[in-house]
Amino acid sequence: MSSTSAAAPGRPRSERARLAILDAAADLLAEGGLACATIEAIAGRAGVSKVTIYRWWPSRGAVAVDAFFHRHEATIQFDDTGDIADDLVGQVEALIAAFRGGPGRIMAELIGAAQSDPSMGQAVRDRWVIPRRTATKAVIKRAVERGQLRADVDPDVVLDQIYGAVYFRVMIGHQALRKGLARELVSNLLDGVRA
Amino acid sequence: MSSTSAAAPGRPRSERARLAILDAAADLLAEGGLACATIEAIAGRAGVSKVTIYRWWPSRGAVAVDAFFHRHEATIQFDDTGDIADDLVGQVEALIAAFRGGPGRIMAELIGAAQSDPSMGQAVRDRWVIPRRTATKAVIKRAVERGQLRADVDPDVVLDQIYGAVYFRVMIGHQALRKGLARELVSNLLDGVRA
Amino acid sequence: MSSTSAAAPGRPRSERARLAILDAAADLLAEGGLACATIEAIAGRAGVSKVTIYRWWPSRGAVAVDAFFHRHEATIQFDDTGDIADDLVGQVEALIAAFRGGPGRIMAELIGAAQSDPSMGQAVRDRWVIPRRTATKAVIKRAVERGQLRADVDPDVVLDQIYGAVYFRVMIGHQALRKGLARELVSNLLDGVRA
Amino acid sequence: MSSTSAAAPGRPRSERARLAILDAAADLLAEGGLACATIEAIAGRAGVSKVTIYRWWPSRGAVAVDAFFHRHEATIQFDDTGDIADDLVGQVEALIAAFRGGPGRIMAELIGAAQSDPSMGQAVRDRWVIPRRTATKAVIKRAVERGQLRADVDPDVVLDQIYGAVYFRVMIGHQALRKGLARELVSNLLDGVRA
DNA sequence: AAGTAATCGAGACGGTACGTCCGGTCTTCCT
DNA sequence: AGGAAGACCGGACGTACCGTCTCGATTACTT
Repeated sequence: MSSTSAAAPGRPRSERARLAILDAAADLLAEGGLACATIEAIAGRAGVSKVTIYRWWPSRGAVAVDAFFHRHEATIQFDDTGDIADDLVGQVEALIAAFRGGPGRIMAELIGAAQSDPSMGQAVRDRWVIPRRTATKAVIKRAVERGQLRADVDPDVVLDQIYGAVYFRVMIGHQALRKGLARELVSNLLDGVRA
Repeated sequence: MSSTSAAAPGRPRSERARLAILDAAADLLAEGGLACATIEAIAGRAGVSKVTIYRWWPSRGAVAVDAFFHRHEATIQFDDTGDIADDLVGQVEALIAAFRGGPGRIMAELIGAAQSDPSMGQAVRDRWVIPRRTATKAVIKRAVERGQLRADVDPDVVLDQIYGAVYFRVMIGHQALRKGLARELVSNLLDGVRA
Repeated sequence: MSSTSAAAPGRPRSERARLAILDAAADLLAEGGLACATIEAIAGRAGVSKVTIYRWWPSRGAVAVDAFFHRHEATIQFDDTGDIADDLVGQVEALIAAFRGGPGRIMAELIGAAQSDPSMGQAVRDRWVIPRRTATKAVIKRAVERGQLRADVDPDVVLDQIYGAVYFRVMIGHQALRKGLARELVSNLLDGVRA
Repeated sequence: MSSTSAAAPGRPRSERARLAILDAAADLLAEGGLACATIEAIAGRAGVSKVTIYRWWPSRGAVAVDAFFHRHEATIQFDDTGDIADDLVGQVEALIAAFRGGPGRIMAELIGAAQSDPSMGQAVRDRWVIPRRTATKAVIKRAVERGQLRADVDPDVVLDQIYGAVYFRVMIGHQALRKGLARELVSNLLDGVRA
């Protein structure tokens, strides 16, 4: 007697259309960035009417975010080897590797567009940032329990000082994501930069 | 025979129009964000024709960046007291204070839009990020010379791990710019978070 | 074993739905004219699905015509007093009275829409124009038999020269349906306008 | 110092676009009737943007009327031979001839659509009906002056009883515009149908 | 003083995309 | 088999801005 067992009246949502929309949007995103992923282009390529898109997504940004994560979602993984530094470095290097390719550019455009579209911000947070931070934060907390990190440090701030720096470089473009950056970020923060 | 002494033929550029455009754009930006600062709205409010805007700026984003910085530029100041930690904290606190108000939201929108408009990225770097970084980097280098910071540390990375964290919070919105954040950012990095 | 006695298999047509549709359509017609009587609005107000409407009517215009006549059909009446002139004047006055109110506007819209929708034209002819003409034509023929009208005159043309003039004024709007018009139309045609 | 000598500021209206729009609309009207003359189709065929149409016409109906009359306007002519009957018959026959072809169908659609679009009604009256009636009314008045018609007859009613009958047949479609109709209409009204 | 050249205002223009409406068709389950 | 619900595709709507264009008018420097 769960609420899901009660079949909704009327024609059910077309899974075919849903996937066609996400695929079309992801393709357009990959080909020409967010600017090419217009509602009309998505609808045209997916063989779907615009109304069908508007029925299920509030804005084109929301479709784009959904499409992007639908295609790139299976990649949270974290090896907790017990060495907090190595673990963090590995994680950051994976992020940097992803950001060097096309998806990095798209990700930056999505976060960029989210500045003017709250529904995109919500989607980015819920579907990308928060899941990753939650996983990493758990590792940090275990390191605290093991006595590797100070207990009075706010794990959120730690994450921001490592990952924020990467996103900052991507979005401002003042410095490249050069080789060795991941290790520098981690060791600077763990050991401090004071002489 | 300097290039500036040779008066160009024809009617000279109207300074009145230039200022009216920048003022109108800054007002619109403050009122409704980047979305409201359309070329047509700027032209209409400034009492200027669209062509006059296009003659001097490449895109509406470029006008917006110019207008924003024209209004908020007089604020780089850096007291080099000799205590690197206090100096950095003061600087970061000033940035956070600015980001808490309306200008923070606009700044985020400008950086956001820059993800799809290279000319805006250029403008943001040249007129905002780089001047501030240059000033701060000089302070860091003096601290290195004074032996307060390690010489093998990349100052750019140091800056990213402090300032990048602030921008990250503003643009993702996953955490607030809470009280005490500035000092935590600086002390974490200077002293390290290892137990 | 006539065709009507053989009950059709399956669920019989819902009379409730039929009346709800006609009522809803007539209401919408009265409230906002033909433009408001969309299939969706009719279905919504009648608490009926669109398919149910499409199953029984070919187009929204056909529903509208049907609904209009369903509400206004009980009004053919003709007193054959023996004086052809008075009888015609009475009839025309009744038509003009009807056309002065809301139904006149709707009637005009229906005939108007019929210009682009043959099924509406058919409905207007079959359910409105022809029944009335048939009744009036019979009166004319009796007048011919009584020797009041010339036998070589085409009754259809006579009707068009009286009723057509009224419809013309309604649809073009160049002249009002003023008082006294009915008698003028009849006497002009009966007695001629030649000096 | 006439008002027209003062050149308006800004780019002047493009005569090329105006004619392209009218031509495209008239072509579409001739090919597929009013239903085909959508704003998008007109704009597409004319090589013009939709906005340019909306800037100068209030509705697609208004464009259609304008286009129709732009193409068929040069045809008011009236021979006043002194014999009012023959003159009227000739005139009505010309109208019937026109209504038998494609333009008749289009005209009917335009009048039909005007029932739901006041701006079209206005245009039909101003550009088609009233000019023709004015010309014909003058002939009738001269016939009154010559003593051929009764002076107490309303010329507007006379016109309606002849022309209205023709429009009525076209719009209702209950009877054809058969041969000889013009003369019957005129002689019926001039001489009366009473025995 | 006339000529040249660039600017400015106004606003029309072609174009792209928007978000919405409605028409007809379909799919599902219920009666 | 009919019916209610409602998702679906298609086509057109009217609007917003974009970036370009044509005007006439203005404002300097150059002959």
